[in-house]
Amino acid sequence: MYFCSMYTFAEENYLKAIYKLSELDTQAVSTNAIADLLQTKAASVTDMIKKLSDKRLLKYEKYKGVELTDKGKKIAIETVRKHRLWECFLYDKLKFGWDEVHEIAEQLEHIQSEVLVDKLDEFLEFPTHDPHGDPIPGKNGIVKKTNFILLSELELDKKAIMAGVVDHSSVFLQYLNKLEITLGIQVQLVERNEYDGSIEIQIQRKKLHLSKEVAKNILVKLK
Amino acid sequence: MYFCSMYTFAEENYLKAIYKLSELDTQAVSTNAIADLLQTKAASVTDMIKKLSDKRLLKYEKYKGVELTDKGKKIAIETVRKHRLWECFLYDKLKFGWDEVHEIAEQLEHIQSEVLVDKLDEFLEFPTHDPHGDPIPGKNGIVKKTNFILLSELELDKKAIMAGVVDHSSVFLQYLNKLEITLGIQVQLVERNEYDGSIEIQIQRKKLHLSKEVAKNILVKLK
DNA sequence: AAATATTTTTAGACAAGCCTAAATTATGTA
DNA sequence: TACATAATTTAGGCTTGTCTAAAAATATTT
Repeated sequence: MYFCSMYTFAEENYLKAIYKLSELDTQAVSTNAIADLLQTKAASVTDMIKKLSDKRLLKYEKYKGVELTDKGKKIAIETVRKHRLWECFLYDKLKFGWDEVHEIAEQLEHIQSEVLVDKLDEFLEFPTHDPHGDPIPGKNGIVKKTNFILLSELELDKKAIMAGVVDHSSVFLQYLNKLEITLGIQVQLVERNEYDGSIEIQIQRKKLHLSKEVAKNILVKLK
Repeated sequence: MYFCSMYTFAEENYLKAIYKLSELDTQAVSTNAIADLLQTKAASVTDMIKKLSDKRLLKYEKYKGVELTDKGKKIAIETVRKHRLWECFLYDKLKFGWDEVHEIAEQLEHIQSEVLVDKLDEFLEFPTHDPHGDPIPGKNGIVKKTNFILLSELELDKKAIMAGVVDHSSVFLQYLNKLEITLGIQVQLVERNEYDGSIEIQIQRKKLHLSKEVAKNILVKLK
């Protein structure tokens, strides 16, 4: 290949997975955790880890898990940036549902062209969040921390704005579709049931009852 | 893989190449021709040909070249359709130059999602030609023949519209950029030099002298 | 028609990325 | 502390897609 910095789809997917896991936990990322996330086997992970270690994209000590190097983290964040920008494109421009964009963006994120990413960013008018409320890393690699809180932890009578989801699965997103819960709408906590943690919320002109399970997977931004 | 019909990048590229070559010539496509076009070795082509033949995507007789089956042709045309739609997107929406779109579209054409292609087509308002004037195959697989003629064969004093190129190389497209020759502009043949076949044309307010070499690579549509 | 040149195929090898099964190391518990 | 369990790595194998070198078939030339 004639590209100056070319990484394979598999390499980028591993780096992205390791980055995601390392954000959840300060400890080194374990082989099994990566295998679970990528739906592959631990032995395959060990193979790939060695290759990425040889390329100085992560630090690896046998039996001790891995940590991304700056170089590895940079590639991971670039991949996340591309993924989320493509999700915006699919959602805003092509009118895909928010439950449909992930799979296609999973392919598009591997397209190699720095200019393409920049032009896409400009075309979309520099979006800051993807259709699920996740922040889009900047060109400089900086990822803004969002200070969203769980809907399940919203105080009584407080108003907030629907801002994101924890669970990104199609099933969950489609359930929210059915309830007409979309990003940007106002929610107010009307009642909390202390027994099962379920809540009553007011959105638009409707009152909705949500289980604690659902409320724990919805992120809101205080007004 | 869970997709119903999944072909690898390599398979799609081979089918596309064979389709392209079979359009140039009614004969069966030779191994070497494929190797040349794909910048690979004849031995590699033989290997892949066998696989595609096993999958009933082409008919193959040893030492006799190959011919696409209907199934193989369908996939090739779908790939061309995707390639050209993405080129339109890059050119019309992201404002890439017509000399820059091919390489990126070469990657984008392999994204798997039928609904993506349809939505892209709609978003682009059903374009009929890509930024180089090549026709975009329909969803039904029908490729409209363009009745363009070579600028080198335009009759004296006749007016025509710049409609496409034969040579798709960046070097050639950039040369046309410099001359401000773009698709859609009117051209009139002012003079033909019988000695070297070079021509004098009138475009917008300018007169331009073009070598036969250049004129033979420009396609025009009679008014 | 025979000799030569070209094209195509075969044989064997390699890297990437995955797998299973077995061995090894780490961890948790009696 | 020793044993059992869990996590990780190694060993060896598979597929895809590529390559080189050599053999075989076809085409061309004399």
